[in-house]
Amino acid sequence: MLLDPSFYRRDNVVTVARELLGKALFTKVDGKITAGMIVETEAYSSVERGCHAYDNRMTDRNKVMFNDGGLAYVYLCYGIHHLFNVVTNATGKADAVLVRALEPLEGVGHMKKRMAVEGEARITSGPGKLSKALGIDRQLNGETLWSRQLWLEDIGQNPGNGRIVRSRRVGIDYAGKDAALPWRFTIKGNNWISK
DNA sequence: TACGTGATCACG
DNA sequence: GTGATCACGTAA
Repeated sequence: MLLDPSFYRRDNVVTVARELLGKALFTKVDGKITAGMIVETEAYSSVERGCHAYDNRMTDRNKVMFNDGGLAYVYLCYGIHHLFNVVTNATGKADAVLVRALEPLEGVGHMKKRMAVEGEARITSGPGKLSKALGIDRQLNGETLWSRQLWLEDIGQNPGNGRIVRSRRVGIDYAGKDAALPWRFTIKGNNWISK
């Protein structure tokens, strides 16, 4: 079942990050449908230093975050990797959830071809890898999450609280003390979590 | 541990 | 205009 816009438009981005675990992310790029179940997320909010929109600083890159929830925020990191985020909250409240890892569900052959790998490679176990595997790049920046090319579904796989692990976010040492916030969520024991 | 890679951001 | 930086991934 397609996720409703109201799912994204709540004011607590940390709650949305937790509830995105077990949901499915679909793309249809170049006519190829690919999908994976979300197993790792991180919350980012304009009130803390880890966020591109900290202190409501709006730039060309991050302006999508200031829209109503339910849009994709995709940007290029380290000149190589496209990172996919879910914009949440209301207009003017620049919050987002970084999707960091998926368990493949559909179109695995297409994904492996895009990754140029064969066999049992872990093709979606990281934010840069999953974007490449699903064909996500900045052309999808600003798309709604109920569009023809990109959408999210509830597939009845929501993990209970006992299967969710909270930890600090990865790769944001620049955020000072905010780097310690326990805003990363993973599904306990899942094989597809990033390193 | 080292570094590729190029858009972005804060300078002024 | 310019230079430092970066929500990563891979090789070693």
